[in-house]
Amino acid sequence: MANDGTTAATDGTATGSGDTARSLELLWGGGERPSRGPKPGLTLDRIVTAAVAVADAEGLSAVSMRRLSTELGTGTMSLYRYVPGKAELLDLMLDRVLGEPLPAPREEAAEAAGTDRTDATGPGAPDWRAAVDTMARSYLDNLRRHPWLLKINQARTVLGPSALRGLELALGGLRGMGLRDPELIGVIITVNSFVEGLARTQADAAEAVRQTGLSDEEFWDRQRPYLERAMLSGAYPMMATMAEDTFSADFDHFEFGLRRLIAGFEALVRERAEAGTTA
Amino acid sequence: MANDGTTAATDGTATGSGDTARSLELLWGGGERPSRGPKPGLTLDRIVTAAVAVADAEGLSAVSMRRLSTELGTGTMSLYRYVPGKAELLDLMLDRVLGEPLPAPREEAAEAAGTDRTDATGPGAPDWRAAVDTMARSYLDNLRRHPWLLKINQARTVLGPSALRGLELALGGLRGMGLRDPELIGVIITVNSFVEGLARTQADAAEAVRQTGLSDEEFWDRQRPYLERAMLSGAYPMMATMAEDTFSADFDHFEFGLRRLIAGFEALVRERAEAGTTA
DNA sequence: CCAGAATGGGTACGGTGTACGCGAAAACGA
DNA sequence: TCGTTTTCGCGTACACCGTACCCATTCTGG
Repeated sequence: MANDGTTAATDGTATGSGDTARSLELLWGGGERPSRGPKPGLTLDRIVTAAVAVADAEGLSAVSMRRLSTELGTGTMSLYRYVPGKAELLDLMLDRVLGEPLPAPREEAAEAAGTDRTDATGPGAPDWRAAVDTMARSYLDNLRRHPWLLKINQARTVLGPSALRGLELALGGLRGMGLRDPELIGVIITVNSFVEGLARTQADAAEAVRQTGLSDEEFWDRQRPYLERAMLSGAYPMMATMAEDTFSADFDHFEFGLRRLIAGFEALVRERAEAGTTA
Repeated sequence: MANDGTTAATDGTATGSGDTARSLELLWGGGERPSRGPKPGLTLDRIVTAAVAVADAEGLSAVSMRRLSTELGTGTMSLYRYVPGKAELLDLMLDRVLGEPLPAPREEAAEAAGTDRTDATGPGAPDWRAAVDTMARSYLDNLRRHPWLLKINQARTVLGPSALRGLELALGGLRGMGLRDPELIGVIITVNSFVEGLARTQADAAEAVRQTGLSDEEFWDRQRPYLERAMLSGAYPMMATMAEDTFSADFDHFEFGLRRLIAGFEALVRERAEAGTTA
């Protein structure tokens, strides 16, 4: 069994209030190079790129300042000429990855959502169901490509350039729903939360397999005696009578949940449309 | 700005395959005390309790073996007589917190979900909408009480005693939906993923506030000039025309998403019921 | 009574982020 | 042209972390 510890940085006054301004400058690239002094031998870009590469290949735990410095062939402390601290570097990694080009949207999603169309924009407009579907799929793809995203505090980069672009894109696809602005944000938050939670579960499982060296089957086998004893104890009557295929990997929980979410939005959109025609 | 680093443990062969058995024993409390040797001065229970207390009060980053040992008045290495490593301690913390008593269910949730009832079990049965509502609320409560839960790898404790009990409880409330077993699991996973993702966003925001020392307003103020410049750039036309109250805190995204989810389930349940009567 | 087992815990090692300070490099003012 | 000033690279040092190893102490079964 393996549960990765998470250890914070200095945690005290190190990441004070003064860093916010610097971090924003880094995010938006506002810094002009000063004319005095020697030319810098590194770029912020190179550092962030290296960090993302290491994280992708070996996980976020492999991303340390010392590791990055050897990767870049410099001294460790040189990195601090470009980044105030590791926390800010993580922010930059996040924005970098959020800015990656999205895969092409899939169009068959619209009809898979089922039932009749009651859009505010008429039949010719781009379908919001496809937009929701694409949004969920591309976010899940991103999280699968970069599982370490799930371990990074996303609170403060919501307003970075890449995140803004993503939000803009998402809102564009949702226009046809005919909902109020805060509700549109609600749609996005709901879908993203769902995808994130699901991806986390999957990433945790993958990490556990990697760290313990046990495959899923081996782990279940190891677990089985305890489970069987628990079932026989009578304390779990509901679970004891579950069908064999209940926990089968054939069932796609992402697909299931996404369909339910879209159906839930559909209900609201129709409700609004009906209220609109009667009023 | 502050992004907490996450640093892994030894990460190599330390958490090998042999620990799984030991961890399961600890989870299910199978160990008999050997009669030889001195009596242990500590309990696994006391260690876990102390760890949870520290995590609740100061965050998971404050939970270190040294800190726990001083908290318990023992030597640091003594802890390793009770727990194979920190990873397993985290597993135990997880199961401990999952086993906490749930708050009383709220009953008004059933009608808030709206529309007509088409249950397979008739009108007298406990309503699954209330069950879903309660499930989501109690999980969110738990995550708010113990935000560090979001940083712990949940993959391997899914089958601990407390988690099993929770699953059993959830399944009981969902019986009336008339869905297949894998679909019931799908409902649970979908709701939990949504809640977890949402809680994570909130917890991240809270942690960012705590670590930077800036309030939300201060942070937004600091951010504003960059945002305004971005809006004026014309690169974000959709966002630029958003209503003032779009990002207001008055809008409850949890409530919104949960209603949508329940409505989505409702659609499936009705669909099945109709297919059942025509067949 | 004492051999054998189990507990408590000190020391030490290799990892982490980063504060501090110094030498070298580059451009500006005189 | 020559200080002067600013910036860059980065070596050293410190406080933390998890935990391997080892030994003295404490207890019990034979």
